[in-house]
Amino acid sequence: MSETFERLPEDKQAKVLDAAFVEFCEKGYEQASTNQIAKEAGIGKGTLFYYFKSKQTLFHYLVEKAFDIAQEEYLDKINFEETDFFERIKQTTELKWAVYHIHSHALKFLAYVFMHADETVLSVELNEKRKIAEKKWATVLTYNIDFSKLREDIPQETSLNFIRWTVEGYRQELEAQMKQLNFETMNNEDMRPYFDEFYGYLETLKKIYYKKEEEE
Amino acid sequence: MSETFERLPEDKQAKVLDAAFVEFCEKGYEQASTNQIAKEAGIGKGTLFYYFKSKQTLFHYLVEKAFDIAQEEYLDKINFEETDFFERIKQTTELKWAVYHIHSHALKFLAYVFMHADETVLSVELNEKRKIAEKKWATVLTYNIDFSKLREDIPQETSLNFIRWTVEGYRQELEAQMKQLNFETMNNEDMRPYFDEFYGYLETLKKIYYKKEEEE
DNA sequence: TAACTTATCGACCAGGGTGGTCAATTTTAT
DNA sequence: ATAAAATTGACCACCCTGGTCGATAAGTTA
Repeated sequence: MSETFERLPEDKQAKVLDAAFVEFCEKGYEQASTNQIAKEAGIGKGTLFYYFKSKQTLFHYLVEKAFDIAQEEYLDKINFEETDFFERIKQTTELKWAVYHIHSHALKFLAYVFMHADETVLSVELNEKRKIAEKKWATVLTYNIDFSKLREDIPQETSLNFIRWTVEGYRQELEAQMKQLNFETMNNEDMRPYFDEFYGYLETLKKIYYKKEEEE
Repeated sequence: MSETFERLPEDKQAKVLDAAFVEFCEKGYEQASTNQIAKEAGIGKGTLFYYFKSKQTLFHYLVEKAFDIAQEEYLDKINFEETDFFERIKQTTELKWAVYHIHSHALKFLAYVFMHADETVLSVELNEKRKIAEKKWATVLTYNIDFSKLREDIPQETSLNFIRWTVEGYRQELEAQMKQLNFETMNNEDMRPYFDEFYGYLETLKKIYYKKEEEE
């Protein structure tokens, strides 16, 4: 399926995929326009339907592609040997930023699929894939983590939630700020202050939620 | 403007407004369909345009209405005499839940307007109103608050952010859960366990971020 | 070069939805 | 009974939809 499309040079593939990712994210499956996708991708409408025989086929291909990216560029790269909770957070967050910087459209699309999983009609196999991925994502911050370092006067699960919510809240606020500036064109040096702020926050969280040293 | 509409019995007004709130939220201004709004509101399309002379007029009316609801049902009811940070959080959260339960569509619409403020074309006066509201909302958790009770080994602003992010994270997770169940029809008794969980979390946060008593 | 395959295009299709109008009708008030 | 106000949906001209297809263009092979 889509052999012709996959024989294309990668940059041209990416242009089409990105155009489609964006369009489906913004408008949803039904309202998304294949005309708009073709135009944005810089190809004729006939060509789009030559690559993918229908709107649905294209959509399914996108889902598959987005899953693959998340798997290969994110999940597979996590070092699950690291047992320290905050180290894991640091790693996964850095990883997420890196992937986001290159594949932001794909990741936003993936988020859309997960959020609208009930309304988007997926094939049975894709739905299976989705469920498996969902489970895997849930373990990212828990698998092989040493929770014994957490303070004991607060239920472990509560600490975990609080930390997760704090980090996620910071991420969201950062994202909102980034939306103003043009995030895509920022290089690593521009990101430095934000990284540093994040590391500072992590240290503070450690101070809050880990046992005090003198108690160990 | 819209005198005819405002002479309608309130429940009929509400039906029209809710239909419009939902449609604009889901599809955005351009894609929203006046046909769909009329159908969902149970009125003829001609009637809709008899009430509001155009799609834009309707949209502006909605924005105004949503602002008014937020102002009267939420902002005006906050007790700014209360200086304890966590009491303020508790109050505003309870208030938010109460308003949300009655005016969920209006509030979601308001959130939409704030989020897409750059793309939605508002009149100059409405934009002014938006900016003022934005400022007022920002002070909800800071105005006349006694911050001296916060622990001193963490920068005040950091503590504030962490608490805000934690509460907001909990709220979001709750909202996602509620989406599964039918939130609209839940009575106060059904909400009890969630309220209790929330109060428990607040106590924990107090333990974390306030000075230890023996230090006072 | 000629023959053949593969890739690309956009005009075109039938169908449906768009915001908005309006003459006809019903409801309400006098 | 009469006038005024409220309500309706068929209708308008227009735009866009997913998808097709014959006409080219580009690439490959001999």
